[in-house]
Amino acid sequence: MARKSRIETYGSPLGPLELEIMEFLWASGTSSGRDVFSGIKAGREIALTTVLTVLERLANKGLVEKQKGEGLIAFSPALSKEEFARTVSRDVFKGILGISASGLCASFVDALAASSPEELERLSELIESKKKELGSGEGKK
Amino acid sequence: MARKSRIETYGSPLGPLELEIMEFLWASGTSSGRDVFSGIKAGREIALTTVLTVLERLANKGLVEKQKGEGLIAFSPALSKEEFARTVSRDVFKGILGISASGLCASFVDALAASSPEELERLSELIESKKKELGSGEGKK
DNA sequence: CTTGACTTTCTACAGAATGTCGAATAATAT
DNA sequence: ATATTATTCGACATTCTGTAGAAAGTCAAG
Repeated sequence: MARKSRIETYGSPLGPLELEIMEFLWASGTSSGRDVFSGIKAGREIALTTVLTVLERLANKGLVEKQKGEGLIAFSPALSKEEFARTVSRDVFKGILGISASGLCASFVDALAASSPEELERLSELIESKKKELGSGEGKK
Repeated sequence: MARKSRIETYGSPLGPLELEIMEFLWASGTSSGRDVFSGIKAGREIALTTVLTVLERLANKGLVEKQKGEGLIAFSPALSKEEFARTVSRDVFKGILGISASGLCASFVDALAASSPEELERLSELIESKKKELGSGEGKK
C-alpha cells in the first residue's frame, strides 16, 4: 500500500523529463508530439515514444491538454507557467508552514532578494492587497 | 536509471511516516527506537521494526543522528524543525524560482495568509528592511 | 553456562512514480 | 494496396517509502 502520495504533503512535483517537457510547451505553446520530441531531444538519446508517454501522463495529471482535431494531435499546457508555479508552491508552502512557520518568511525574503530583488516590490504590493482582502472579509463574524 | 532524485528539483520531501517520526523527535528530543515506536503508535497497527527501519533511513539521509553509547541506541534530530524547514524551503525556492518568481510570491502570500495571517505584517516589515538594505548596499560598486 | 527477553541489523516484498521503449494498431498518403 | 507516420499499449527498470519477519547480537537471571 505504501505512501499516500507525496501530494498530500508536498504538492505535485514533476520529474526532470516532465518538467523539461512542460518548459518546452510553455515556451512553444501548442505543439505536436513530434515537435516536442524534436525540441526536447538535443543530441541526446531519447525515443519518440518516451516523449509521447510522458506527454500522455502529463495529460492524465491535467497539466497538458490533448486536442485531437484534424491533423496531428496537439498538446498544450493546461496551466500557464505562473499558474503552475503558484499551484505547486501553494501546496509546498502549506506543507512547510505546517512544519514550521517561524523563520520561513525571513528565508523567503532572503531567497527572493538574492534571486529576483525586483520582485520585492511586487511582493509588498501583494501583501498589501492581501491584508485589505482579509480585513474586509472580517466583517462577517 | 530513471529520475535523478526529486531533491535536485524540489527539495527533500519526506513521506508521511518519516515526517511523523521527525515530528516526534522534534517534540521529544533524543529518544530510543522503542520510545519513538511507542510515541508514534497510537492504537494503530505498526510494527516496531517498521519504525526502526524508517529511523535508520532517516539517519542515512542525515536527518537523524544515531548515537550508540552505553545502553540503547539514541536517535535525535540532526536539524531543528526550523533548520529543516529552512533547508527544505531553500531548495524549493530554488526549484520554483527557476520556473516563475511571480507565481512563487503569489502562492507564498496566499499560503501565509491562510495559515498565519498575523505574519503578514511581519513579512511586509521584513521586505521594507530588506529593500533598505539592498538600497544602501548599492553604494559599493 | 544456558535460557530468555530485548535490541539492532538484514533482507525482502509491495505499490507508486518516473524514465524508457518496442510492438501493435490506427491513420494517411502515395 | 502499400509504405509511412501517428498513436496507443504493454512492459520493464529504478528509486522511494511503508511494512515487517528472520537473524544476529546483548545481557541479566538462574
